[in-house]
Amino acid sequence: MELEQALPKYFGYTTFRPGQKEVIEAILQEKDVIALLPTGMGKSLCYQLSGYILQKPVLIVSPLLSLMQDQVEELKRFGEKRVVALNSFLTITEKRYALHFLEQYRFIFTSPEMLLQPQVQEKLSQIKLGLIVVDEAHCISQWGFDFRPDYLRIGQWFSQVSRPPVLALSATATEKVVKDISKTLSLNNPFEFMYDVDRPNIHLGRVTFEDKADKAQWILQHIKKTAGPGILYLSSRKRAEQYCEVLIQAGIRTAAYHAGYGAEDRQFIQQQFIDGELDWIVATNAFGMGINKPDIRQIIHETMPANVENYMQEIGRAGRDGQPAIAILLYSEGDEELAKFVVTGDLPTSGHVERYQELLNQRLQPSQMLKNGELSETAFRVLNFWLQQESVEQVKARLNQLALEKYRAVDEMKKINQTKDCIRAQLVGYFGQKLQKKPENCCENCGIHYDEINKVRLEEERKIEMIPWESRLKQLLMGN
DNA sequence: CGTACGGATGCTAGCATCCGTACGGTGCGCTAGT
Repeated sequence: MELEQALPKYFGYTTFRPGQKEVIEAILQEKDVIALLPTGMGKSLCYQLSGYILQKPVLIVSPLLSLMQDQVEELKRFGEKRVVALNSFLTITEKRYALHFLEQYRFIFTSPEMLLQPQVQEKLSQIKLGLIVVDEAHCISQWGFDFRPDYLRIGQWFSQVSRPPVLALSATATEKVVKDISKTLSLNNPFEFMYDVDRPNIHLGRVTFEDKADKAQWILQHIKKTAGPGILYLSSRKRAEQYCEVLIQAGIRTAAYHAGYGAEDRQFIQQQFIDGELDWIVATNAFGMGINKPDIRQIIHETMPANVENYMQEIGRAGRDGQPAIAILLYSEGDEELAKFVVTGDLPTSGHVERYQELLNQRLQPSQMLKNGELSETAFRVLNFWLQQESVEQVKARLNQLALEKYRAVDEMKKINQTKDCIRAQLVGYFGQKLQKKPENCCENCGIHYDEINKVRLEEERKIEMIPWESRLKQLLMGN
């Protein structure tokens, strides 16, 4: 079937968005594909349409349970019932059922961890998949090496089995991350589609403080007098909670969000924000992946993220509706030190590597290092992964190298923040692209008119004024 | 690695300095114990 006929048949659209056609054509020619498309540009259509044309199950590896649930719901809303999220939300019975009938699903979502379970692997070896999708594929590079090693194991599995084409999807990846993806997934000369990383409607602000203490004042004043919805990113859970409290006292509808809260609370807060019941989310980097709220107007970073990729991901959540939005990066001297500590703080040390191996040599359980608090859960798993395949010396060298790379990444972030040239050009350059066109409201160094944002806010307020009285009354009665 | 904060000390009554301590992100799946 021709692609142009398939699109209206399955989705009702008449034209493709940039990249979709190229990506799907490559998949249908059984090529591996790495596609960098901005969120909201119809990434999921690439594998959905391919699945329908191929008439075979599509396996989607997703980093977050909540993301899987969202996508499953979306497909079901769309009328597709042959969808399953194979993850720990399922009871034993449900899981057994899903596995037994796995080939009858059209779209199978799962996590790297679940994918590697022997029973899942065994079932997958018996069925014929049409396509494997690795969603948010930058996670391989960002998390695989020191946080979720199972991201590297799926690559090892790919290289051992005969498999259908693999489609790796991401919104932001540097040349190095693309290389990491291609290498760890053992992709075979992949077709690469790169969309512009620049987001011209997001103005790039920067404010530098001599005195750290002035930051808090600035943030409070700024949020009071400008428009939400917005996300304020902090680099610690505690500070997120503190800022949240201050903003609530100032009468701003705010909630804090970090990984210390339970899944239900997090779900609830996220939903309130999406529904417009909260204006600001004060969060660690736990917040954001999979958030599809079109009208986020501001992203403020109280301290710089640990790398430029994270920065791009985080500011990229603003202005998905195409309306003006602003990202402001605050800086005071020494901010990079906290970032450096945080990204390397949980890496196993040389001492840990030696002790782990020593316990193995003595035929003792290395997990005792977990129980006595010597190692964190994460560090333990990372050590376990690397020592399975490399010598003590190699692992030590690898971990040192990893720490150095992480330091370098922080320095790159600082460099872009401190540049005297166009911040946007630097940012785009970091992703190996050249800035095509400077928007009118570009960045701090080119000059920004901050009041653009307030214009949007005024229009929003006017819209609220125009809600007819019946629905206002209903809102009041419903307690909204 | 750097900062914030509390308490003790030091030299002369309230304030400066010093020292020790605590704190710092991201998620999956599974299990034991409430």
